[in-house]
Amino acid sequence: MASIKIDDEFDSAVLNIALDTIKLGKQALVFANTKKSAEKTAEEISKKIKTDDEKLSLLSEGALNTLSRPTKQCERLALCLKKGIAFHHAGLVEKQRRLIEENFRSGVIKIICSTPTLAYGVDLPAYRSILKDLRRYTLHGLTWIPVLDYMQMSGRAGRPNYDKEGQAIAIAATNSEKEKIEEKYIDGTPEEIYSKLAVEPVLRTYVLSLIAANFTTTKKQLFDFFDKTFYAYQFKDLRKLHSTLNKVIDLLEEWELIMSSADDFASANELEDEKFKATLIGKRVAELYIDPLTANFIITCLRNASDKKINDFSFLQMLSHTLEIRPLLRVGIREYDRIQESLLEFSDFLLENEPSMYEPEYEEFLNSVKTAMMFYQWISEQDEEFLLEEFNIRPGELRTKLDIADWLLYATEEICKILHYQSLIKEIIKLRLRLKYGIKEELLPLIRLENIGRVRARILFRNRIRDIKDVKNTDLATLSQLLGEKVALSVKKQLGQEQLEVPENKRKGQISLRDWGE
DNA sequence: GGACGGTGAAACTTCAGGTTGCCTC
DNA sequence: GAAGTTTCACCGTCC
Repeated sequence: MASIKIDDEFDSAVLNIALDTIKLGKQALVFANTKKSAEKTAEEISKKIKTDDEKLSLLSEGALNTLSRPTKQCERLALCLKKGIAFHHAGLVEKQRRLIEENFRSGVIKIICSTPTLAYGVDLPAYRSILKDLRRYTLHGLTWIPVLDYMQMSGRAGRPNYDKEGQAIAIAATNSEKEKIEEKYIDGTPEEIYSKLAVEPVLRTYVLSLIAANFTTTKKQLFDFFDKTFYAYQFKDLRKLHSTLNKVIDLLEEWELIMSSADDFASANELEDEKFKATLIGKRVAELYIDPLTANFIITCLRNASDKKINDFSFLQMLSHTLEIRPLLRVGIREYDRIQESLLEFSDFLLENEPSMYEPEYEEFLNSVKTAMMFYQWISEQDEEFLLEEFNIRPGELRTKLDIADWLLYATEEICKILHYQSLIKEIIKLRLRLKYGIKEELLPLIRLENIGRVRARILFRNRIRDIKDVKNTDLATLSQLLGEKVALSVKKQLGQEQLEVPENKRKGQISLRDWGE
């Protein structure tokens, strides 16, 4: 291992190495422990850089104005980008991430400070890979990360077509840490790869799909199939595997997602020959690829919905309590009372039975309530900055959650169809749209128009243009003042009212969307 | 004497990421 | 474990 000499101008090693990399005219990825740490490191580096580049200013502007109103996160990113530095993690919106990745590839951005996102998903090699901290917080406290993770991150060093070499640098705070790192990571061997198949949620899903696809119809076939999997090969404890499978089958039967076929009743004495087939709903659940446990939970909630008062919160809390939506927003100690208080307001509308305060699952339940409240604020037209402050959820994380929520609601819609809950379907479709756009119900007619989202729809509504008919009756000039000429024209065109341009004298005094806030 | 404001130390909190489905005029 | 945030005691100033 060749040793390299780097100026230690500042007392932060990461900072020194990053600046040295830039001096060499190369690029580096810095891997941090947490999102906060990634952001802070990027900020620190950017503060030491003096540059004033046209390209970077443009890039910075682009990142700043990705959302309808910039959040603190956007502002922070924009400041870093001005200096050719970026941070990158799941809290960023897709568009910002793409912007950063592309500009790093083209060499405009010199340093990206990221959480492990970049080590896995995207292919972004750099001359140097700087690993700021090889420990990570887990349930067991601060622990050393797996060797495989270390390899993923350090493996980003060296760009095959550009550099002859690459450098992966792990930072050690003390001498004993240095020894530990050498022993565990540099000289060590990666962990065995363990099959995740045996985790019950995965097993549930697989067993149901195998049966639904008629791939395996008897217990014997199922056992045979799983006996040949990597999991079975690894653990060799087939009895335990079979007992877990039996448990899963029993549950699926109890949930009425599968049933043993009656026509084969005679031979069913032979337990292992018992034949199974998926029920109608079981088939659909398998196609939708949701966890059977979630499917059962949704079905139970829908049954309760028929003799209960329901509102938007009912469904939001339902989907906030599924495995798929996790991780949930956590209720902090300080918020505990506040969340409980607002729960009182909604508890009549819950579709599931509220657990008692003294049961262990109460905490998770309360988390689901907080998550549901976050969704509720979103469809009450609170923006990303509000949600960031109030719920500590970043724009990127919000988008991911909204996506999953939409998928779950789609699945709920499909389950409703099979169970003939026609009246609920309408509500669910409305809720899906409201989640997608982040709007109150009153804006639903307007967002059907292309180029009209939550912001523009609200502007129209505030100006007494409340549905398609109103839009049709509004002249192009007025519409242009509210939406801008291009959007107004496009809207009119969608309504079959084509007009070529706005009269010249009305063009002045156009109200920009940004100035229209309250 | 009391209200207020600034300060710093101590106590407390929080902490990565991501795959699935379907489509819509 | 470490960084960021909140809480709280303490002190000085002003009215």
